[in-house]
Amino acid sequence: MTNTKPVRIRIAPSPTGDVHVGTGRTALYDYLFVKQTGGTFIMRIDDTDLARNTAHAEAGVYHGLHWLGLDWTEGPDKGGPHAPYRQSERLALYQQYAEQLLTAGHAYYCYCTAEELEALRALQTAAKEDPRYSGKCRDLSASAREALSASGRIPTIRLKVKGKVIGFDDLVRGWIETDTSLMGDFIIMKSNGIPVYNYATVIDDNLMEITHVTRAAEHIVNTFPQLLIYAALGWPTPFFAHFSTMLNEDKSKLSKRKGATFIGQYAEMGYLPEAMVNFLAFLGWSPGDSDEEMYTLDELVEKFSFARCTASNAIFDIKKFDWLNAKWIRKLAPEDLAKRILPFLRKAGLADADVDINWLTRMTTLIQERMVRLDEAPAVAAVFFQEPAAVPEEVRAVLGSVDGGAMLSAVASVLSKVNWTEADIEGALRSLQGELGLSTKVYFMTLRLAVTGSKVSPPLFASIEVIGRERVLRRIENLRDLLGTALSDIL
RNA sequence: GGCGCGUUAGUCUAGUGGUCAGGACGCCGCCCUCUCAAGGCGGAAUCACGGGUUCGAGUCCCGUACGCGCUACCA
Repeated sequence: MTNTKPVRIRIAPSPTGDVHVGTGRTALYDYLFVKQTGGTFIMRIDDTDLARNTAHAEAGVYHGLHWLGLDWTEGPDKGGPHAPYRQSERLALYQQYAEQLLTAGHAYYCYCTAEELEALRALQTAAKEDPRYSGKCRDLSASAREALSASGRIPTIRLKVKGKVIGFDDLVRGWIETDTSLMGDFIIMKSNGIPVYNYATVIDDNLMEITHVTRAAEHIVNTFPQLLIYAALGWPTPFFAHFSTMLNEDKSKLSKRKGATFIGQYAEMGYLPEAMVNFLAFLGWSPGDSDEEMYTLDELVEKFSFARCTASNAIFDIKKFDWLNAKWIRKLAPEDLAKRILPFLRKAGLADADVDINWLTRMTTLIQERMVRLDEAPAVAAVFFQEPAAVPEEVRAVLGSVDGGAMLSAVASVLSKVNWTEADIEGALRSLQGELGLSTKVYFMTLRLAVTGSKVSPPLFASIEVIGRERVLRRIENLRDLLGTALSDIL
C-alpha cells in the first residue's frame, strides 16, 4: 500500500462549542503531519447527531483550535473544492451512494422497527448468543416491501455483510484484523434519512480525498465496517492511524467531573497555548532521539511521526502539565508575559487597561518564576497594586525583644534619601543592617512584613523599587505607627 | 458474554535479543539564598503474572490477569 498522492487529513469535530482535549491532540497530530508533508488540513463539521449539536457552536470549536495555533485550509468557514463541509449539508450525497449500493445489491431496505430490533437483541442476549441482526429483511420481495411500506413502516438501509477475515495496516499499531462473520448486516442510513457515522465518514473521506484517516483508538473497531463500505463502493482505502486514548487519573475516560476536558477551560485557567501544544504532543508521542522536553509547534512539525506514537493509553497528568506550563512562562519575554497576565489582573480588579506597560513589565520579571499558571498572577502580584493588611502581631513575633519602631524609623530615613534603583536600595539597606547590628532574619523579615504584609513575597529590594518610594515609606510608617499604638495599648 | 486494542516506577516515556533498564513530572534530602520560587546536586521507586523460543528476553511466541474501547436507527 503506497500512497504518493498529496497528504489530505481532516479533523471532524462535533459543534459542541469547545474543543475536547482529545480532539485537540488529534488535531495537533494532524496538523503536524500535514505541515511536515506539505499537505492539506481540512475541517469537517460532524453535525449529524442532532442531539449533540449545541446551537451551531462551530465558532467555539474554531476558537479553541486557533488558540492552539492550528489552522486549516478547507472547511465550512473557508470553503474549498469539496464543499459543503458540514455533514448536515451533505445528506443528498449519502442518499445518492446508498442508492448506488442498493441497486448494486450490496445493501437493502430493512423494515424492522427499533422496538423489534431491541426485542431480538434481548432474546439473543438471554439465549447467550451474540446480539446481531438476523438478516430478516435481506431478501424481501418487491411486493413484501411495498406491503411493509404501506403499513407505515419507514425503512433503514443496511449493508450486506459477508463473513470473512479483513484487516488493515494501522500506522501506529501495525496489522489489525477481525472476522466479519461476527458482525451482521449493519445500518448505514437511518429511517430519518440521516446517515450513520461509519457510513457518512467513508463517503466524506473518499469524496474529500482524505489520504490519512486519523482518530482516537476507540474508533479502531469502527474501521472494520468502514472497510466493508469502501469495498462495496469499490473505493480504495486510505491509511489509518489510531492514537492512544487519554484518561483521567483514575483511568476513566476524560470527563468534566474529574477535571477540565476542554481546551477553553485550560485557557481560562492560565495555561499557555505553547505549553498545551507541547504537553498534548508528548501525551502519546515522543521524539525518541532526545531528552529535550520543550518543543515549539514548529519544532514538533519537524519531528513528528506516526511511527513514534504510543499505542497504550495515557493519563492526563495535570502535575506535569503544571510543570511544563511554568517552564513556558519562564521562557517568555517579560513584556510578552506582562501582556498575557494583564487580562487576569484586570479581571481581578488590580490593574486598569491603561496601566503603564513598562512598569508592568518590570513588575512581571519579579513574579515570572513564581507562577505556574497565569491565573495565579493576581495573588502573586497583589502586593504591587494593593496596600497590604496590617500585621503587627506577626511582626512582633519576628522582632522578639528588638525595637521595631527604631528599626523602621531608621529604614524610612535611609529610603527617603537613597537613589531609587534596586542596586542602591539593596546597598543602603544592607549597610543599615550592619549599623543596626540586627540579624538577617529579623531585619529582612520585619522589612518584608512592613513592605509586603507577608512573610512570602517576591525579592525584597526589587519589590521596594517597583512599589515606589512614596508607597513604601507610607507602608513602613504605617507599620511603625501600628507597632507604637499597639505597644502603648499594652503598656 | 463476544470482538478489538493495550500493559516499562504513582504519572508521561526511551528501549525493537546482550544497557548497572535511560530521561522527565511528582516525592524525599542537601546546596544556593533577604522569604518564596527558580536553579544545582543527590536519593527512593519500574519491565503485570506464568509458560515457552534462545547461549541470552522488557524486547519474539502462547496463555492468564488487569485496563480501555466497541458490541445502537450515538459519534
